[in-house]
Amino acid sequence: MRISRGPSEGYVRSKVPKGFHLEIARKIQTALAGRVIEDDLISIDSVDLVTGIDVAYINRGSTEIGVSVASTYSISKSLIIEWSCWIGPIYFPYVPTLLSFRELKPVVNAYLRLRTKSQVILIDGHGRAHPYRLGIASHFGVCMHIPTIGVAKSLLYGRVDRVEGPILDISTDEVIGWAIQCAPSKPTYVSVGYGLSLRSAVDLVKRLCVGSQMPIPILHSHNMANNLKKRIIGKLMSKASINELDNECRISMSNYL
DNA sequence: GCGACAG
DNA sequence: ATCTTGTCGC
Repeated sequence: MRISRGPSEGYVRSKVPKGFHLEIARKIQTALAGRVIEDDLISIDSVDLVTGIDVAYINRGSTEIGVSVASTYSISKSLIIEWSCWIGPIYFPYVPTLLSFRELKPVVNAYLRLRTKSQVILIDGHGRAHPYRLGIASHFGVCMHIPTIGVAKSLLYGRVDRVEGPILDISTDEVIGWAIQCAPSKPTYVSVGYGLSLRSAVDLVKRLCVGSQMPIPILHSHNMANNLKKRIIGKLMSKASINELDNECRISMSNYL
């Protein structure tokens, strides 16, 4: 049994940058959450191409660099058919419940560089399993109008009573996601991002988790992001050099088309 | 009162 | 998530 209530507003306020208006951010999240569709916009059985996106970070004093990768997996071919990357500066800190404000830009940029568009996007993080019902997966889905699923390794908000079972809202008992176990002793938390039912989301993620905590598309993006990161570490990070690194990564991803 | 807390 | 030494297991 595991319980999480999410961070207090006081804690969140203390972490947010000066000049950032939390009350406005909450209004945006609430408004966008109201536009989330939880029905199947596509038939889950017809899905073949699934994209997974992940972001790695490089920290050096005051400068922070984001390395994002999007990988598209073909279920019928059992292969990653394409991947893309983006490298750029990150300005917003990690604040629980506000992950979108930090990661949405790198996630979207990596996605937009894919040549072949897929039918479903898997994003590391939650979807509806969020105190304001708008985790990064839902934020991405509502903005891009593409079916998305949130896949996380730990809980941000909600209650889970069984190893495999529903993620319930602490106060309303509403089902906001589902916990599954694809890897021994390692939970995988699935929640609707946009344009899919929870049932379909869970089915698809289960199909893509081959004995690992995370599904293949996200796993591949995670590995690629870390590989790129290793090649970058050691180099300087001025404004111009960051842009150069981004151009280099664009070239390397083009070589795989 | 203290601590919880996606990546 | 990232940083980071030694340690355990295949």
